[in-house]
Amino acid sequence: MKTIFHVDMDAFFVSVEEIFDPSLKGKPVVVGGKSDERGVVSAASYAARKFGVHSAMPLRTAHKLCPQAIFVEGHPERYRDYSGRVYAVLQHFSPLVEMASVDEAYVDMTGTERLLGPPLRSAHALHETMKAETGLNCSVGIATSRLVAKIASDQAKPNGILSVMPGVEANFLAPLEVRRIPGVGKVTEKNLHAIGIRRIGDLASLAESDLEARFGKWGLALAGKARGVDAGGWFDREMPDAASGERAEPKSISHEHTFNRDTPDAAQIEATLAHLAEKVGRRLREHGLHARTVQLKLRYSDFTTITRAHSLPAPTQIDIDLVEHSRRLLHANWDRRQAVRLIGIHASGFTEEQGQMNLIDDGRSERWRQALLATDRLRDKYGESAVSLGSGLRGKYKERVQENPAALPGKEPRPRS
DNA sequence: TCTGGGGTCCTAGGACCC
DNA sequence: TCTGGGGTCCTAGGACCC
Repeated sequence: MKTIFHVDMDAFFVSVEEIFDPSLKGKPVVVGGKSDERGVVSAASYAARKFGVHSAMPLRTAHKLCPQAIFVEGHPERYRDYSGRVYAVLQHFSPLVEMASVDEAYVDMTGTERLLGPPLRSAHALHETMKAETGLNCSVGIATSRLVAKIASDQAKPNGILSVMPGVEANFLAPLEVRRIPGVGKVTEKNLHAIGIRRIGDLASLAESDLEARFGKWGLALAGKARGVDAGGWFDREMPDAASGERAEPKSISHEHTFNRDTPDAAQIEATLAHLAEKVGRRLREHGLHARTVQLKLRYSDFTTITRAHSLPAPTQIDIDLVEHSRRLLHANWDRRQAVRLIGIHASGFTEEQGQMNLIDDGRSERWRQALLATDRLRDKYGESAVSLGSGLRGKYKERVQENPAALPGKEPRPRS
């Protein structure tokens, strides 16, 4: 029998912002951007939630619901930093820790009783240590499986601890709404409501075969989750060993941008696309990965969204390849009668080696690769805007240079092609 | 109210191969 | 030409999570 903790930080982004600006404490705070911008709420303080503000809500809506709220930009570096501190605290309690995202983790506490006492006691110690070491509140769910521990921490919020004793899982789950099951979102919830199922207990009382008939494979998985088991599912995995378990390589890398105003301007769209492609290329090189498939994403004013993919003969990690292929996809698929709201580029189908075409093209690709690694280092040093591919963002590039001449290294280290 | 950005996983049809 | 069947790759779209 296992003992699993699910540790979930309370209003994580807001709490981190409060550390940097204590005057925010206790006030309605919205993290995500300005109140009149396009965008959605990343996190809301509990004071703001009282007005009905919640994450994923449009910023403008949040402003209408709570005009006195303080709107702040998000700071991903700060959250990564604090996520690392959270991880360090958790490792004091068990070597088996898996960060499931920036603000939540599973901790396998099986066999720690002799050292740390019974689960509830160690959970209290964890809770206190977390506050002392990071200044942040968390909630802890305790159960014999990840799935139930996760649902328990959700019920424990804010700033609480909830233990589901072995054997009572079904009783704990039965009265909860189906939406509390991880993986059940808006659509599944609606489909379940349509057949009269509102609570997890309703779901558990249905025959598995019935659910399978209605929802296929997903229905079968749901039947299990309703009983607190997740055989073969995401929650069913072993905890990675901290000593051996380095982070898994990503399966895809993407960047996208929503324009502040929808645009019909090809030059602006292309410049943005080039910029996004450079960011993708840079991250590919950071990971030492080469992508075989490039995918373009377009969203029009009416929110209709298309994706168009192309698989390359040889994998690449080079900006010009990404720029060129995504540009081709754009021109082949953009319906110019419609203004563009969002443009994005997505790389996948990773290999660790470069493709054969690159190996035999006379060293040209290798020179490009080396040059790009050099510009990556310059960007590390002088900032993202210091160096840019000639094809994109000319205007913006000049602006930045004028703003901050010190940010520009003597010469743009761009190879001629 | 007008709807971000970064991911993962799944489905489903068609091409192609044996 | 009465037309199986499995496996794999590619593409498009969508649900869901934080």
